[in-house]
Amino acid sequence: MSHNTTEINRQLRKSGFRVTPQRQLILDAVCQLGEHVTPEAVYDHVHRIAPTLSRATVYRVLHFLTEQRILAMVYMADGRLAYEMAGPEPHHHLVCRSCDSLLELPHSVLRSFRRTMDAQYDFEIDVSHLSFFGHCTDCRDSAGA
Amino acid sequence: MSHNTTEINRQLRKSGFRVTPQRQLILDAVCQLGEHVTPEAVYDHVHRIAPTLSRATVYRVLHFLTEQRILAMVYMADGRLAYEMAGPEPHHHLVCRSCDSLLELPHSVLRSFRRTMDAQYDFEIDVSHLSFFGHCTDCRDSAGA
DNA sequence: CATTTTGTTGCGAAAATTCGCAACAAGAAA
DNA sequence: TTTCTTGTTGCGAATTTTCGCAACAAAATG
Repeated sequence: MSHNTTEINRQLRKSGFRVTPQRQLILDAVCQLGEHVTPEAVYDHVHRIAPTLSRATVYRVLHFLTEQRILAMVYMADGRLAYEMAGPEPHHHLVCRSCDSLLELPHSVLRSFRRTMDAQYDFEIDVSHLSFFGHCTDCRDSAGA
Repeated sequence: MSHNTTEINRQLRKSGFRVTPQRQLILDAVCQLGEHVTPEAVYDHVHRIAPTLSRATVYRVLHFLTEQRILAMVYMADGRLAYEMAGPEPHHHLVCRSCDSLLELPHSVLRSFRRTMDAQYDFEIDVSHLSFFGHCTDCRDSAGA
């Protein structure tokens, strides 16, 4: 797996949380399954390995790991939630409502916007992942709706 | 009610959709109930007036009116969806993950960011409503997590 | 006016997500 | 080690949201 397990474990322990087998399994699953992993996909994956692991736990752990900034929530075009690893250098998405295409947005593009929010509102935007919805080059002309 | 019913009705009819009593009731409900209206709140409200109106219809109509840009989807701090009228001048939210507080963000703040996306990526961001998550003044110091 | 077409709803079932609580297990303290 | 405290899980029930399909209703057509 590609995530730094020991580092993450230390981070969790330092905050007083526990590194349970369930949490490790779920984290590994998200890591393996790729970029936009649904709760159901996680459940299917881990349930094969640990049949007693419940759906409730999957939902709880995904939510928990997101709070800890280890995972990031991703809004998909159909409005559903997915998760992915929150890497050290975040990236963002431009999601086209018409063709569902994804454009990657480097984090640098958001720097100035974030600084503005910080300065004007004293609000620190969590930028592990952002999704912007709209219409891409190909669709913006034809999009009558 | 504060929304321009005739204008909206005309817009719907022009697109080949129908203005049904259910749709009017649900729209009125969102309008009356304020800024962050949950599907359940809408259902409670309209169900008193029209007891046969089903939950499925509430969900379908909310989704439909959002597609028509008459309503806007709002992501709340707990991750749940709410709806509100999509006024001509959109506004946005800074949502604090710690205390769940909401800061209103005038649309003007996003103008330059939007222009950049347009120029650099030829992508037209849909700005009927955006939510940014992070930590507010009061919480950003104490937030150890 | 009768007919056809198509958008919309209601219903009940299915699926997805959350909740409450007792049982469990890992650290801390004694 | 034993006890105590507290974070975490599993289970099943409750809640929320979606789905499929037949029935309905409103425009359009003949």
